[in-house]
Amino acid sequence: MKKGLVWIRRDLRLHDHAALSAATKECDEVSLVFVFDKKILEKLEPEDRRVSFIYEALLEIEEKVGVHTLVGDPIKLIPELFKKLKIDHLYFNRDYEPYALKRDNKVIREIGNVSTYKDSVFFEPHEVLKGDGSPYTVFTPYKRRWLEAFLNQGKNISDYKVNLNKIKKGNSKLKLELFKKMGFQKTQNTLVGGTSKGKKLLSSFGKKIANYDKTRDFPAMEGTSNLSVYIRFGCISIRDMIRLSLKNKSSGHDIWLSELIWREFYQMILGQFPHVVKKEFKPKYEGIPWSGTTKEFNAWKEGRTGFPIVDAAMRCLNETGMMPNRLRMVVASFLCKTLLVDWKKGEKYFASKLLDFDLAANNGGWQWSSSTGCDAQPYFRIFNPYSQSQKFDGEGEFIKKWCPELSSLNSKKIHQPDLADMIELAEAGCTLGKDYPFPIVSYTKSRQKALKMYKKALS
DNA sequence: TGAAATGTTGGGGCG
DNA sequence: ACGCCCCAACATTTC
Repeated sequence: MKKGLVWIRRDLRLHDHAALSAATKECDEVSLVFVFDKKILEKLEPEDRRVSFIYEALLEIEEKVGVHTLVGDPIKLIPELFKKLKIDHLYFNRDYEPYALKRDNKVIREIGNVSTYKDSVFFEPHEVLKGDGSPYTVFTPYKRRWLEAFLNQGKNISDYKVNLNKIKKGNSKLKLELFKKMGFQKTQNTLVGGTSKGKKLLSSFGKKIANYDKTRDFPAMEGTSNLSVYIRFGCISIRDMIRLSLKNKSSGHDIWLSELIWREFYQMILGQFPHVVKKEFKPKYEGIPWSGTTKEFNAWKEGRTGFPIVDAAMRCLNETGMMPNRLRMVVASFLCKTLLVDWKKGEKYFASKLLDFDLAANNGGWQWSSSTGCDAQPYFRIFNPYSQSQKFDGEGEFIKKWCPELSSLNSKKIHQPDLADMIELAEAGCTLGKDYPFPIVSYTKSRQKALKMYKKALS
């Protein structure tokens, strides 16, 4: 009798799962294990929402099968469990983050009988390369090649079927005590973990995906899918997502697929250029003398910069753990190029707050915003928070939702309350400096400063 | 997946 | 009718 162990990590689901599929095919009996990694937990706040999201996803798995849920160092715990359960073979899906690669290699060396699988991406970092075998550093040609490779294999998307009958049942040991053991608190999130919620969102997004290209940039339209956190933790598979993009033909479907390719692009960049984790992708951008102050950084974090669209977006992030992509670009550009704060600080803050935080995507996005990345926008491309606000939240609906103190201002002045005269402000019941802050910097002056700073650093 | 500055064009008002 | 000016709208370049 062959016994298999499947180590679940960022693939918290029981369907279309490469490692699980292989294990249930090859083995007579399969056990599941998930490890809350102490090294990762140590860096989190005790009320981190993602721990709750994972817990909820595990609960749902436990309704169907057993899963050994452990807390500690996986490099020790996985081999221990392997021995204890007298397992013959370990299965898991590959992860391309530097920390994960190191960890996984140690486990592989320790155990020996291990098979790993491609599961979290459609093409792995080494699979989409330039003609000469080197990696792409610009998105557009990468995407062209990605699509070409995709179409060459006939849009054929495998579905890794899992035989649930082979998986050992559990006795629902997973309890809230787990949080105590870890020193964490259960949180109530707007997005609840698990495959069933993920699939629900996937199908409701299916109804509006045709308009995705026209609505996604307008936060009040809620045109985005909110699926990022479900794909991040693998409650749904990347193949689930790609299948949706192929279900019909429209520019919405195309742009959606394109966003999935962005995801793989940054996974590839991280895999091929792991230095991006610590440093600027482009070395010549390393010495920028960021002059933003802690005070300004804190105002950004807390959503009290006096720039309504920025503050609304940051309050949304703090409250929900999510932020629409357009606004991620706006607040990132604002931090680097208006407040002149090091992008790495913003990256770190996003990492601590975003439910869907993914090292590759987050790092790629911040490097892009700060112009230090691959596929760099030139440094002089600076977002104007006022025009972005007018363009994408014209009526100020999103601002009103998160900055209610501004909700009585008209749709002209809500983007820049300091332009309103005393009478307008009095009528709106909003005193600047009291109910809502004055802008902490002047956009125009900051822009000039940023241009000078970048220019000097590059010369 | 920008924005501002600068340049060009063309229509309308007006002497 | 014509030239001139103004300026909006659009195009190009510059940061």
